[in-house]
Amino acid sequence: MAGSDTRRRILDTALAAFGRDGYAATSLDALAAELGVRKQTILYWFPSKLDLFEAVVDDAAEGLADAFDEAATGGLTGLDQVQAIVDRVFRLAVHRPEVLGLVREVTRPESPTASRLGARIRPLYDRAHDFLMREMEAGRLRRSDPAMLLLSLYSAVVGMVTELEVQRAVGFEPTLRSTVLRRRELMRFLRAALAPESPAPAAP
Amino acid sequence: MAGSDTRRRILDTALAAFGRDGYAATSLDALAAELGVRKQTILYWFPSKLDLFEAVVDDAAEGLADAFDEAATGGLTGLDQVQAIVDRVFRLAVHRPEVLGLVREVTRPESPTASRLGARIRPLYDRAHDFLMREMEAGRLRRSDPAMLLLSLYSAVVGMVTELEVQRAVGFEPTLRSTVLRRRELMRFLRAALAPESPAPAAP
DNA sequence: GGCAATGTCTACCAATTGGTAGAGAATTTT
DNA sequence: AAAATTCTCTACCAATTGGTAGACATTGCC
Repeated sequence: MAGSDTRRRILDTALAAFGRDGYAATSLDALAAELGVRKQTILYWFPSKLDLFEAVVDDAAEGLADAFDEAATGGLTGLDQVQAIVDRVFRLAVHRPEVLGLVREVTRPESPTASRLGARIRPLYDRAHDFLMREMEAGRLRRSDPAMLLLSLYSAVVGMVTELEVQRAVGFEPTLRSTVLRRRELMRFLRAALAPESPAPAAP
Repeated sequence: MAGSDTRRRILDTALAAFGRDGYAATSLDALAAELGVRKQTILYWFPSKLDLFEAVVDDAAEGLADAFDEAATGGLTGLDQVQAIVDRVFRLAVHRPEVLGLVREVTRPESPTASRLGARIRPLYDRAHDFLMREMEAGRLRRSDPAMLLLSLYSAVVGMVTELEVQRAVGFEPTLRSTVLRRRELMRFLRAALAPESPAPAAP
């Protein structure tokens, strides 16, 4: 039973490492050292480094899907629903930046697993797409290309959270306060871009 | 004289490789093979792999600065100037996606050169920041946090161009036409978010 | 207690890595 | 033409990489 705990710990630590340093820069030896275990223990649970990586990707996709589901079960509509989801993803990203680092890693053109995460995320994407379509039809969101809009949302959130180092390099140190402010600014930005031209119909 | 041509070729090929595959996944041997040359030739021009990487980063930053300069010398104001710059960066990114890949690589938290690109980009950032401030004061752009706005612009463009694989995985194959459409959508998105509440004063 | 399964380890290994030493052309300088 | 400089090469090397083989311990089952 201690075994499956080891497996869990390997997945978590590997997610952090792959997300932080990337696949190539993460060695099994280093990973094992961080876990306080031998490399062969990792290879016992996952037959190869690539297998481990794929398991990590699957695991992360699952976590992402859960976050979405959690935010999407409030029965919200229009901007409020968008805000709830962005908020949720933002929170996840702040708490576990490695997840987004992993997304970045896996979306590299040469990545052998680019399609893997894609396939795992696909259902979420479809749901989001349908939702946006519906809300635009209903006049609760400004009309535009939903696919494009999703990409914008994605890159806005990913960019904001993972580019902390850019911000540092450019001169402002991210603090809790600045993070909160940034999220608020993001929301204003989104609302400005998404609000329908005519005032949204008030909820009954 | 043929030598400095070699140096140039190494820089270009290395930029492509680092941007595509990342620093760790790019071996000097592979790079040399791609160049039709021996690894030791690379090490003759650049004393170590890290030195090469830093030279590549400097080179890329220079190219980026040139692109900005080119777009900023038209004497435009407000949304038009923003659009010109975004347009220019977008074009650069489509033609040489490796540059943005490199940016992504260098903004990794663990990157030993995160501050390097930052320092190189800093002047550009300051100029852009000042410009936005000025335009907001003048009422030609919607008032918001310029730093935040720059991050949004950055991540919107970077995200859109470098996440081609995400798009593929999600099911639409990027074509020239779709790229054009995407840029147009990006512009609409930006205009919606940046246009001042009251109509901008018409040019005299 | 014996036994099989599970889990972690030690001991290796072949391949690849970034890097050194220095030979041998080619080109420029004198 | 001789000498010096510039450039690319062959020949190695120590360290690290992902991975294999199998010993050793621990646990649950009969």
